[in-house]
Amino acid sequence: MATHDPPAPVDSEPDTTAELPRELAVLWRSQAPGRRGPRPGLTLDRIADAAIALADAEGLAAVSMARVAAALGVTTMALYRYVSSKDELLAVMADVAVGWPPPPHAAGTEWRVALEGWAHAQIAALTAHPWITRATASPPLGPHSLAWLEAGLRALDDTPLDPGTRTSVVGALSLHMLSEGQVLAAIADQERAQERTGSRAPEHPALVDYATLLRLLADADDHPHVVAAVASGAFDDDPDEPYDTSIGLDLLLDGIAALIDRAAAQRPPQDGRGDA
Amino acid sequence: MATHDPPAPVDSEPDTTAELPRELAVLWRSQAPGRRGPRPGLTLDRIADAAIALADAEGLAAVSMARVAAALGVTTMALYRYVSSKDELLAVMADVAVGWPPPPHAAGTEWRVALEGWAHAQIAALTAHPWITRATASPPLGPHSLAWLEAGLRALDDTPLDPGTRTSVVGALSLHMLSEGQVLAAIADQERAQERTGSRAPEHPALVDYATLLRLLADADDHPHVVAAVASGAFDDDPDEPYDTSIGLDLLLDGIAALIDRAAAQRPPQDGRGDA
DNA sequence: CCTATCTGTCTACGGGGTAGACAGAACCGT
DNA sequence: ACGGTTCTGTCTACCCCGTAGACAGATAGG
Repeated sequence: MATHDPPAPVDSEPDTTAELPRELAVLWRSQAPGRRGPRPGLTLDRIADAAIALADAEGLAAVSMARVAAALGVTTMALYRYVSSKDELLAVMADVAVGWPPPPHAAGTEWRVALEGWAHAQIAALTAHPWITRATASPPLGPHSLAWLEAGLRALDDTPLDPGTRTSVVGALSLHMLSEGQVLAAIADQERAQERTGSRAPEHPALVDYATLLRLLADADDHPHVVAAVASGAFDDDPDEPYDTSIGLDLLLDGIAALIDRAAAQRPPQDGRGDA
Repeated sequence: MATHDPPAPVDSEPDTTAELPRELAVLWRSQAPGRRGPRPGLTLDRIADAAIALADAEGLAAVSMARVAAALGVTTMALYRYVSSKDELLAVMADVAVGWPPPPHAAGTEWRVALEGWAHAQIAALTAHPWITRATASPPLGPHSLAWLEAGLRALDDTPLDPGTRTSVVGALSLHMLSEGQVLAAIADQERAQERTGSRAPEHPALVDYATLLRLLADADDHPHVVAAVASGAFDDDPDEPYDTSIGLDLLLDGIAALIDRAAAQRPPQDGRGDA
């Protein structure tokens, strides 16, 4: 399921592992290798894969410790030998499912091309596993997530932005992608529900499309602008087109371009990257 | 809890109510007024208020049908006379908690001022109830949410954008605010957890700050850009400052400005608003 | 070989969402 | 005024979920 090349096996940093909080130690698969008891029958990754398959097929709500364990042919409690809580499993799932970022662009690639590619790759990952955005509440700190952060910062290499601003820019973009993912998750849920209640019966509440509902709810006195927008067809989305994700991203990129222009004007262009 | 003036009582549209799907009928409080049995002891709004209070105090996870019912002095099942499922209660909670948008700016206000005010008001609402972003998965269709949509579209009144683009812009901004709200919710959760495990003991996993963890995890070989960013202090946020929300919003607004400039160049400025 | 250690299992607990049956209150038409 | 209808709140019961704790067996170190 990994999208691209992992940066390194795992154990290249020897001293840090000792001080890692437990939850992160699991995420990074750092364990003392010499052990005593019977050999473990499972792997954290096998568990994560099973859970991911379940979430992909039936949504995150279907992921319970019992069902994941059943899919692996073990007891529910067996999972707790690998994961200390369900939240921890969700964190591992999310990190594994995002996969690795695409390989970096060649040096000298324009920032906008690089950043756009990075964003689209992230959206692709979230499209493949829409539940990711709901799986974890804490800031992403797994190996895959960290690789994405690295890739995002790298895309801004040749810009005149200072490190703090670069971080903010990548953060804002990530946040945006996260909410796009949430929309994708909502759509996936809706499709699943639609499937369950017979293929095309819109008798179920939230399955009617937005435009229809707005036409019912918005009246011209209280919501003239909404009515006008609906009338102009602004809410009628093509059922063929999966979901137009580009608008918000384009706005952000335009904003970043403006930011870069301002920074370039203030700090005259140097040839290389500025240090410290 | 309502922030500002509601647009109208409720029952100004007579015919639509009949065709509303059940879930929305509850959101819009449309019921046949002539009834037969004993007078209801509760109100949907009283239930929503109790649930909101619970969520504000202890987080969305603490909201269970049982606890909400207990807070109101009734049995769990009594709530199901007003709401057909917990999801429906969550939808009502979310809509009530966002409240009404601020009153519209005077006509002729610059779009950026109006939109920025709108956005900040929305962030304020989400700051007051950070769990809102987690409460509902479906697109917002309650009376309050619709009022926010109306207000957002109104802010773009004097721009040369066509209706479809305006809708997209408002959607992108709403989405952005939604993810900001998610960050706020994560912070709130973290603070609650911190409170629970003794005020300032960072023994708990995810409570250590991001910069410290990144310093542990990112090594210079695999993540040079992350290491550089951490070294430059880009991740050290002031513990005093609550959360700097402006960056992403500014980027979006700059992007919108660029979009408007382009539209104005293409369609020369008219004095009034263009119709149809 | 003994013993410490680790694995998977079993049992059990509290809590969650919600279906169904029921008693009583309030209103309707007569 | 009255019987029937309809709606309310309660009670009971069911199944699922996350997880603590005790236990049997496997494994490797001394």
